[in-house]
Amino acid sequence: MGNDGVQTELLIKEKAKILFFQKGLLNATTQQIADEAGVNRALIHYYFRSRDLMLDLLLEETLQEKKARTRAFLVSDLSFREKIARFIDAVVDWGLNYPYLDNFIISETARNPDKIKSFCAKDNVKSSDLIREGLEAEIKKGAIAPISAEHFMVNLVAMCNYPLLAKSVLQTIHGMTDAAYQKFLHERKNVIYASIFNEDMPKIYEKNGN
Amino acid sequence: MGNDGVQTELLIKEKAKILFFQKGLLNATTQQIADEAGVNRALIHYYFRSRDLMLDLLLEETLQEKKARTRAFLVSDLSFREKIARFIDAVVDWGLNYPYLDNFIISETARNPDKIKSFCAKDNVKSSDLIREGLEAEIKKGAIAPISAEHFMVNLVAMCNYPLLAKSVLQTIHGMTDAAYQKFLHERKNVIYASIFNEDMPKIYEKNGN
DNA sequence: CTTTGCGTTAACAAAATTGTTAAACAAAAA
DNA sequence: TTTTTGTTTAACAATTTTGTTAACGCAAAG
Repeated sequence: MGNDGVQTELLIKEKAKILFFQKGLLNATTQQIADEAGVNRALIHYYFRSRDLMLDLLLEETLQEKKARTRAFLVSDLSFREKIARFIDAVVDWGLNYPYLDNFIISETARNPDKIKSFCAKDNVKSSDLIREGLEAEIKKGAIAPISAEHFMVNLVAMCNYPLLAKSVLQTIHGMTDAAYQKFLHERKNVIYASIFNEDMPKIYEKNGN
Repeated sequence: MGNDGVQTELLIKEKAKILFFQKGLLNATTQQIADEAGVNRALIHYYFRSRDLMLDLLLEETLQEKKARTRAFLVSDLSFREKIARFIDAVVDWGLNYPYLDNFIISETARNPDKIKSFCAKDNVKSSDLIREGLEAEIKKGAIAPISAEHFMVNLVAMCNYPLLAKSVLQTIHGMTDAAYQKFLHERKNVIYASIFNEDMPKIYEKNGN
């Protein structure tokens, strides 16, 4: 047989993810993807049938991986504060690789609201349910001001994700170099943790700090 | 003369803004815009020359309006807490109308990084500079834990904007109806204020609460 | 060596989208 | 009424993009 098909398929997916989720090119054409991967455009149809099907697959895979890397900490048997610390760490680190993933999902969802529903249908456990117990304990202790689990999670995810999403905008507004923005994002891990618990994040989790 | 050209131009802009910033259809075609406005597609070229030029104009106008409605409070001579309260109120209210504006800017910026620079070049005063003094006073009082003005602003904007951006996703995850999500967003005004100052937002600003 | 089958490619076809233009139209001005 | 001017429309042209197909290549199996 000719070449190894599996490798080519992986290559195309890899490069497509870079275009969509890393570079934020929401409307990357099949030609652009093929160029990025250095293969003939027809191969995209050979392996994925159509551009849309490839997008579905990429989203499916990538969301699965993100969930495994981030949400996993919330279902662990770590202490509440450790859960949150590791979650922040993981979400920011993940976002440094694929800053535009959320942006992509949001746009796709606007275009086709039903698509996101099928993705969400798979995990019917809301992340807010995973931290409710621990959160309420902290509230009872007086360590955190009263807040619902839903609002708490939205605050948390918002503070982690927004600066990743809006990277290019914030970077321009604040006149930061790429390096400065990277540093800013790593600082944020501690800032977010501190804004919740009013104390510094355990040093262990600042592994990528600059 | 035929019809009133100014009115038609306004109509097209209005409907285009709805498609782009309200419905989140980032790639709305000139045909879709024309349909939405109930006019012939050629009129879009008659009034705006090209799709791209229309986009630039829409962004320019809309960002200008948003700035006037939100950032204005930060430059006022209100007290720090009042500034923040009104800012939160204005940003969330604005976002209820145009939830996808940020999403749109982010995508456009990824496609053409220089475009956003020209927009930002106009107001060279960073919003973080506008609140630094007041923030530092609160920190000195011990009312807010130490945090840089940049991180404080990013946290604030993130908590306000992210749930608007991610509306369709969060709504699906949490299984909320449109009405429930609206209520959730209005609740957030107080939640955000409380998470910063550890006290309820003055009732005055919860004008649209449910 | 020949055959078989997957992987790859170039060329083609079809659809969607943008931009242009000349003609039609409607109302005010002459 | 006729002219003029700005607006609107349908038809056309050009470009972009997706999807298909038939031929080619190459390595393993027979």
